[in-house]
Amino acid sequence: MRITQADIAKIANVSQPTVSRVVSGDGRVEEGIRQRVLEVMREHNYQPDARARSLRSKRAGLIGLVVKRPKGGLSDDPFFASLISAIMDFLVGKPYHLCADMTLDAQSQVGLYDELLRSRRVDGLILVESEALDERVHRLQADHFPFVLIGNPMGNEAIWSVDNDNVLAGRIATQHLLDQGFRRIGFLAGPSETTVTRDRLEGYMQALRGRQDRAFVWHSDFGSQAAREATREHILTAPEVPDALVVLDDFMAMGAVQALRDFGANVPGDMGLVSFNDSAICRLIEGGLSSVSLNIETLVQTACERLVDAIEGRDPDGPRRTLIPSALIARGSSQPREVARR
Amino acid sequence: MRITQADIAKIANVSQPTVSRVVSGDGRVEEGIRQRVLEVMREHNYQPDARARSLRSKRAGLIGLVVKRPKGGLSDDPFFASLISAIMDFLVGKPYHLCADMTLDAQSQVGLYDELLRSRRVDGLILVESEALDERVHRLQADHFPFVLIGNPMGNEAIWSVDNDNVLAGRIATQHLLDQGFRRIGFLAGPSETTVTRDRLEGYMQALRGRQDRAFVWHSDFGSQAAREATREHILTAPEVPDALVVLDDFMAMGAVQALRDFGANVPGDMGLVSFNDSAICRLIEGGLSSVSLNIETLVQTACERLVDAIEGRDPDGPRRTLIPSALIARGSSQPREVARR
DNA sequence: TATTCTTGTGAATTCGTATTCTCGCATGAT
DNA sequence: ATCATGCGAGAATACGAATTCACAAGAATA
Repeated sequence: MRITQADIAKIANVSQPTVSRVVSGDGRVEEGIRQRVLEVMREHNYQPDARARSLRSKRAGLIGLVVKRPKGGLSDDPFFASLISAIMDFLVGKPYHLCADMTLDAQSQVGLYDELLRSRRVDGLILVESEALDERVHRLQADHFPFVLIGNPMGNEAIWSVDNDNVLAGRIATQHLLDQGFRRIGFLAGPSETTVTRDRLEGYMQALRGRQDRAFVWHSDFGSQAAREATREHILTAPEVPDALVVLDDFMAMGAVQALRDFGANVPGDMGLVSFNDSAICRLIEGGLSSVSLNIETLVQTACERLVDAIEGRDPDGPRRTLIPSALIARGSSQPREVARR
Repeated sequence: MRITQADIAKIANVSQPTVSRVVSGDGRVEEGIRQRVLEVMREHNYQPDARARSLRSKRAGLIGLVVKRPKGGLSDDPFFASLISAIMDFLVGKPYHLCADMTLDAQSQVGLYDELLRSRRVDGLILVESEALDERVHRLQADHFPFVLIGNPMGNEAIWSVDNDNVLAGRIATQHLLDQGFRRIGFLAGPSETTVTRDRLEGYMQALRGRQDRAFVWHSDFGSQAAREATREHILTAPEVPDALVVLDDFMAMGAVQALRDFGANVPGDMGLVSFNDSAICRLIEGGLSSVSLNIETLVQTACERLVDAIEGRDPDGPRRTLIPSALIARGSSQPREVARR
């Protein structure tokens, strides 16, 4: 049998609501009684029932996270791993836990939406969206559910969102290569539906403006294998081969490195490289891979704070869209050609 | 205002319990009435309240996962990422969600235990333990809480547990190197408190028996940097330098590769390598890194099935400890020396 | 026709806690 | 002396759905 507040109340000779006041800490309770109740609670190892508590108080103490499964699973997506790790980190010690779900398709997304939010299973939602926004978001807005988007709201000003400043990141990467003396900088991008690709590409374009007369852009699927093939078959055989590449992420960059190696080319002697994420693999090639570090901890922290504010009814002023700045970590792959050839 | 079963009942001219029967699907309801109720529910977009439901029915629909934070966060631990990804994958479509928490120390571990289990927030727990078991496990057993251990139960036969067969994995890796003609095989291990290290080391020892007269074992911290240093400072300067290494994981192996490269040595010409996990980075070095693939999907699936069985009161026969076999993925780093030198 | 059995339904209760309402008493102001 | 005020604590109720129980009406049996 489970020990309830009523049991504690009986033993301590007080009423159940008094026990409730002692537990929750609000409402006035005389110190003597409070102590007695606490003592009884300790003796009997009482633990409040989270279900009853949340039924009555309307707070679930859960924050939902829904991720769409990319092809091939999430296992080796370091962005996802950092994300979830940072969320858990943020929630340590706070009165919320993380409820994480994966979906396979848009259909089940909507199902989950009902299952998690409309059923009041969670108090709010962190939405991670890497492509265009869909119906869900509008339903979330219409129903006034607390949520924060991690990603690009695509001009929807009403949404609270946090994102890496991918335009800035793209500009920084490109600018860096220009500063290092590269003169024909290309961009190896991911699928063009993804907002990361679009935003970083825009940054690349901005940086090139007035510095390089034309852009060289190739698209490839994610992953080092796809990038390796794209580099081999399209970039290295192009009529004008670039002398440096901005690559969409570290894994793709490693693919490019492999393709270059296959071709007998050196990095950065024959091809400068900068990518994004600054993941652990950047240190795995000779001289290191230059990469724009994304500061996911700050991203997540900001998102979580916004969400908790929204859940608890605080609507802070300020812009609804927060962009987290990035910083370049320069390594060997973007050294000036002269230095590299020395 | 929220739509409740009572509201639906009033509109459909039935009683609230009848609505409940329609929703949960058990109990007999006349087909005509059932249809009418379903219609009204659809019209008013009714969604059951998970809190009330779980208060009454005693099922939270949540499975807890508690991970201890290793130093430096989890962000770049691919094992953890695969794990959580596989759990989410398993739970898709099942009436459970994942509630994931991270803890920093043993103190908060116990707090979480109360917070999650004794408060009935979750129905069961997946425990991931990479070192020795602690007090929590005994409390879980004493309170008869459904849980499954992912890791080594250290001889505690009463615990349901699932683990990679690390002894086998260690043996496979070592055996493979022996078969490839290496004759002085060393082992670059992680911290000796970790059970992965202990188990794989045992497999290594088993494989050597009768094939190689002595063992060469070095310990290092996790991560490629630590492994790189350990390789440079201890292995390459040892009185008897091995001709091949079994390395505890892919990242450490990459560190070893770097150290060898710094030293001017070739893989596998001067040093054969096999590691564990078969993560994406294995393809990033020239020729590829041979690695023992761990089959985390099966591991997680087995663990989840066991847990759900326990939660739902089924206690299957059979051994309580399940070991998931591994398979070697041979790549360039373990090619026979003659082949490599050709 | 009287008597069991079905089968489906609604009234009432339960789950464990939070919250609102009320009431008695003591205090201080008028 | 009287009345507004405030404080602490118990009684009652709300939260939303599941479950128990009793009891109808109708079918099946004698």
